[in-house]
Amino acid sequence: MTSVHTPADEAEARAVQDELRSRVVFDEPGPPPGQGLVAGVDVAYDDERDLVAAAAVVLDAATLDVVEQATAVGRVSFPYVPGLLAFRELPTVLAALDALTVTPDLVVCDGYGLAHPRRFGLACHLGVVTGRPVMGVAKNPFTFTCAEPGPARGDASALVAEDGSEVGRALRTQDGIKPVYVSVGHRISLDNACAHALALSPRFRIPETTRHADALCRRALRAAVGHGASGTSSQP
DNA sequence: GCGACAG
DNA sequence: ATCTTGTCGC
Repeated sequence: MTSVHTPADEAEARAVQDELRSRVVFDEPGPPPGQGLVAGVDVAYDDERDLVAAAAVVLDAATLDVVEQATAVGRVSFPYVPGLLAFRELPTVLAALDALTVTPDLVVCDGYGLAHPRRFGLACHLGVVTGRPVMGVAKNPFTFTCAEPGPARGDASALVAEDGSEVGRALRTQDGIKPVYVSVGHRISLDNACAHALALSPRFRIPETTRHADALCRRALRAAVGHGASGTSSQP
């Protein structure tokens, strides 16, 4: 049962990031696309009731069929601060992942990994905490810049930070559709992460993993609010 | 100093 | 993230 410490303030959160950042592994290629188990994780909030629901959905990478899924509901323990998203989302995401009976070969986050102001986005954080391969797929370029990738599915361009380093890639997953932004989290290469993102998006812009997790966490949140239940709490 | 800024 | 109808399209 893994967990994420909830900092008392932003300064402590940044200190935690600095401490964990050195443990990210970037020199492993990661699991091959199209085989094994890939999990998608996402969360939904109810600020009124201070609730957060997380979902973890495991897909068979070859068929994209759902193999298993789990949810967890907890209380929001950290405010939304750009750059510190992990502290808001991961406690409940970990609870959902812990509820799975299978261990996915790769986890896909809705957000960034290395492409982060402090080079330690939630995908890196989740990777270090679980020790498992993790990558991030975001819907916006955040603070980074990139050239417009080619128009065809599979076309990509470098996502560049202020210092000129490539921190991720803008990847077109569907012809003529706005690209997604891929970055590595832990124990996977950028090339392989892009290959996975493409394999997971045969029909829509967003990877099937994220689409399933998004739908499930919203359902879990509605159920929690509707029944006033707390589900598998991330903070007992 | 102020604003922008993954979800 | 979330607030939100009808509408366009497969």
